Amino acid sequence: MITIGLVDDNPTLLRNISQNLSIFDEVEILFKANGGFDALDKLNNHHPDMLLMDIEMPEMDGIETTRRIKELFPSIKIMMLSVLDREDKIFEAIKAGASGYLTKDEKPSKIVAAIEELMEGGAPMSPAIAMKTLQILRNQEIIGQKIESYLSPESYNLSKREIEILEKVAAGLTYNQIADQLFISAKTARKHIENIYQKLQVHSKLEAVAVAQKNKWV
Amino acid sequence: MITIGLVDDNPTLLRNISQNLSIFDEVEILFKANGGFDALDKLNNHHPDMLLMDIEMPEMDGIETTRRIKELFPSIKIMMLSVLDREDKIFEAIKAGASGYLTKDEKPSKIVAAIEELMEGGAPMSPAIAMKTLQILRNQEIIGQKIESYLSPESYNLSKREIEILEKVAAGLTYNQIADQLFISAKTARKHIENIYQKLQVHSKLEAVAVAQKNKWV
DNA sequence: AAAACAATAGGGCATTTGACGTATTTTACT
DNA sequence: AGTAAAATACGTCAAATGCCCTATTGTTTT
Repeated sequence: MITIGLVDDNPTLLRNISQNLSIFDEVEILFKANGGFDALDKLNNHHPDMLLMDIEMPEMDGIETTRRIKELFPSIKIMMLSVLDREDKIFEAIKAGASGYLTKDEKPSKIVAAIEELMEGGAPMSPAIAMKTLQILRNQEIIGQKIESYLSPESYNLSKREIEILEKVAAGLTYNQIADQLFISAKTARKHIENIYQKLQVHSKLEAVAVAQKNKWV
Repeated sequence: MITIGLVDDNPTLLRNISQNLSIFDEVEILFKANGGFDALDKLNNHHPDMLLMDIEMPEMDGIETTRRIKELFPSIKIMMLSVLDREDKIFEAIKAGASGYLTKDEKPSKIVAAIEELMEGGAPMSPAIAMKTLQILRNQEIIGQKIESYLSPESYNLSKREIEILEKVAAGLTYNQIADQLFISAKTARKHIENIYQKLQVHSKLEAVAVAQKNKWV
């Protein structure tokens, strides 16, 4: 028997989900919370195995609620429910500590199956969500690439100060702004940048920054 | 009816899976390939909707096979099968273009369900695999910062041409070089860039490129 | 001690860039 | 058919940039 807490700002949906799940004896609903603050409050007296959490909530949304709950009760698993499937929300939810992510239109039997999968250490996701997750991963080719292929600033014989200057350049600062921030004269800043160009074999700020970025110095 | 190609180096497992799936009429096995090279060969004559691909294969492994097949036939969906669930393999598989990832001990009915989910645009994964995927994502916090703020060039009201120009700027080209490449006058290129600055609320090439990069337009 | 390098600072000059105009032609949409 | 938006082009000016040069001071290496 898996004990569950429901968190949603919409009383109607709350009752709805509750009813849908009540016919399954694999799960028991411990409490229904009206929004994030109520959830945090209810968790002082109840200790469910997991939570079904709506993402879109006023005041404190599901992501923030998840973050706080995970901090206080790390062992409670959280499954996000959402009508939307915005990419950034998915990622945010994962970062906040959610272990599952379903769209609200899933059939009750599916939801129960997902609940069980989650309690067994899985990460149930609606098909569309799972795909989005993969897409996010696929876009992060950086991770998969070899760090070996990156060159260190030292391999270009850049001095400490020059690296510092280059960072400012990459931040989009002008000579004068760099000079101000590093307490040197604009002429000196320019000189440094000239030397950097020499070492990197480039001829403009843009190209210098491009080299820095390619090698992941910034 | 979903048509399938099986790719495995082990003839016994090949027959096994084939038999397990044959009792379902949702799927039809078009061919069985003995390893990656055989799969590439068979794809010249058969065109299945998707492939079930073993990861661990001698000569050419499932990842490399997937990469090559995806290059030649991007529309064919590929589900990886593996006895292992090594994190790096998962990521490699995703990067290579796999859309699903199952462990071999799944029940035939689960496999068929996964096949259907995959053809409907989902990304079926065994629970443990899904969890690993989330973990990988969760570890890439760098990405997190960027993902939350993705905006489309259109949301800045950038026109097609302006996006094109911005790409050239990001490539480090000067006004004159951009003008040459796009067969317009340098004056026009400058005007476009001026307009881009307005729309992006920036005041230099460097800043403009920074915005473009933050939003992953380049 | 000498040599090499890093960091600092400046002079001068040609080019590029950014910001402000105006104006014509094409394209798109109603 | 008429209007709005986009793409095209030009002019001007001040500021920023890229590139040449020299020079002083301190640190490190040989």
